[in-house]
Amino acid sequence: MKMSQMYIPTLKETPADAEVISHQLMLRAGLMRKLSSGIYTYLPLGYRVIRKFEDIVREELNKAGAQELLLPALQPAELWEESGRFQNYGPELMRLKDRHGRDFCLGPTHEEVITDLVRDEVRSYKELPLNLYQIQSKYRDEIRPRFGVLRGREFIMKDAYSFDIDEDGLQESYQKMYDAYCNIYSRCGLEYRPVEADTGAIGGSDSHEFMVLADAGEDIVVYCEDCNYAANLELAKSKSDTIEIDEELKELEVIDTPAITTIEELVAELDIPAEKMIKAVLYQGKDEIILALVRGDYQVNDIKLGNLLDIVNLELINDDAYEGLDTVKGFTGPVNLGDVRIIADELVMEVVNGVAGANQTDKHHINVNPQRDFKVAEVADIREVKEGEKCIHCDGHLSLTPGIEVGQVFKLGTKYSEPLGATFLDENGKSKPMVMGCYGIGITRTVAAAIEQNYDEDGIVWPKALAPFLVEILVLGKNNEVSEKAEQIYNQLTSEGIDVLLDDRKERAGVKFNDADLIGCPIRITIGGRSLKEGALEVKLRKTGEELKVEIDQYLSQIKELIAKLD
RNA sequence: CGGAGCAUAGCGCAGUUUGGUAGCGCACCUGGUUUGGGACCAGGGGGUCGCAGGUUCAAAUCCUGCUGCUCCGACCA
Repeated sequence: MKMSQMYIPTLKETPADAEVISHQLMLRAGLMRKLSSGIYTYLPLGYRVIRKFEDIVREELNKAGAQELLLPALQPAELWEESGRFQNYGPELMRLKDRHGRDFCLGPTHEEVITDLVRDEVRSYKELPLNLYQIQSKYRDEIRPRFGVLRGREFIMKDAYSFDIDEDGLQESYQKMYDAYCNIYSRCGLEYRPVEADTGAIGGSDSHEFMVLADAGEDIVVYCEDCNYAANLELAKSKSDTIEIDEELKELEVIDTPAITTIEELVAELDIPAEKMIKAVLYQGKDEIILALVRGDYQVNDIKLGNLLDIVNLELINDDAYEGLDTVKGFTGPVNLGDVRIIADELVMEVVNGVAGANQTDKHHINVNPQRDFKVAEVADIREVKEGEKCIHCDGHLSLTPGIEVGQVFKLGTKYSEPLGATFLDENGKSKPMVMGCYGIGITRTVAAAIEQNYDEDGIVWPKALAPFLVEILVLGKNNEVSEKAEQIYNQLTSEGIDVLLDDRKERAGVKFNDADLIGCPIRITIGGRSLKEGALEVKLRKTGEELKVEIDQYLSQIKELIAKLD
């Protein structure tokens, strides 16, 4: 493409309302523009990158045996009522009515639609397994869109759905997709990790998220430095050092702790380590109040707790709810709390002569001992993993690092096929629900994630696979000989099937250099009177900054060589 | 939804405290000079000051209501 004919509106200044790097650079490099909060227009250059990524996704999925189709984004509410999600999905579902007052929604995901299709069309085990996918815009009424395209309300997603005759088949389909995802992200040159993940509102049994490691990430990846264990912090497990405490059980006492409501303050005031504190947090259960206990040096992991209780959105109790309880906010503890269900973390059970709230204002208990002083309904792992703890598989150290979730794979089982009646006849003529999997990739989010991982102070540094153009040619000066030579090289490279951007604009050299750095094509070729006189081209690699002179008569082979070496 | 902030030219901002004809830089247009890392000179175009009310002789500026956007939190395939 010739830059003089392409719409690439770059910005010299950073737009004020862009916080993270990828958002800033996507605006500055002319990849996109905002229409409304969380809703973006993809400009020609940005859309090129999106299509590059989509094509990699298509190639790998087709290779894995999946087939592309396109489902409607606009969907009737009845379908969602059948699966129960018109109510359950919550306010994140974009809802609307047509002129007759019928309810519709804009698809945030397509389990219902695809299952509806397949239940009507597929009757026999002979037609299975089946794996269908689409790439389209998705809609979620995000509570807080932010970080540009990393959390948008309209965004491009690839979603795939597999249908198998049984669990073994699902396992095979799942593995194929898992492997395809690894290929996809590897090909993009991204530093990523597949991690064990929670299934959230989609439901199902097993799930993995694919995380691109980057500071802007909203998730925390827990990974082992020695083996390949990796999990989202939401459900990561650790092997904690147990603290053997060889102490006589002392008598329970109430002490004064005026206005001390945090563990840190207690530690400072009493000079007792946090490991001997019992943190007590009240949650609203289904028909009961839950008291969750963790050791003072830990946080409650409410996803783990929610999974234990089978509650998707577990919430703390309201302040009003304290009225009906035998306690006060800030001084809650497990001793004599009355009618609540106590769920304790494993480590709490090892506390000897601990400290806990006394359920009265400005009072704490000391010498609290589990089982002696309070009864626990259930003991489970409900604590949040901390940096440096031991891996449950190999005793290696666990590290925590922020990650951007760019893809997720789920084993759905029969969660949708059963309520929606997606059944088939097996070899014995028996009707069975199909066993499903679903697989998402955030297309636009991955593009942003790639930038989060590949930039410097001058702009984007595209990995080869996603670069809008592999080569950018800068034409300097208005010497005719120079422009003719540039055009000739541009034509030749293009005819070799290489994506080339020719900056033939009537701009000064500085403007072109700066725009080229900002846009971030991997290879820059500069053609100007100076080097042309020597019969050479100047070539610069965006990533390393390495500059080399290339003889004009053999530039083609050298450029090809450079391209082959890119990653 | 709770808390905070912002809204003035395409972008970045000043002006608002103390009411009196709307400005700066970049970008854009014209002419000229320049031309290898975001040029210079001269001239020029572009604004219902987010919207709606109110106060006032007079409102970007004061008051009320609304809307949009950003950030923190809750939330989130």
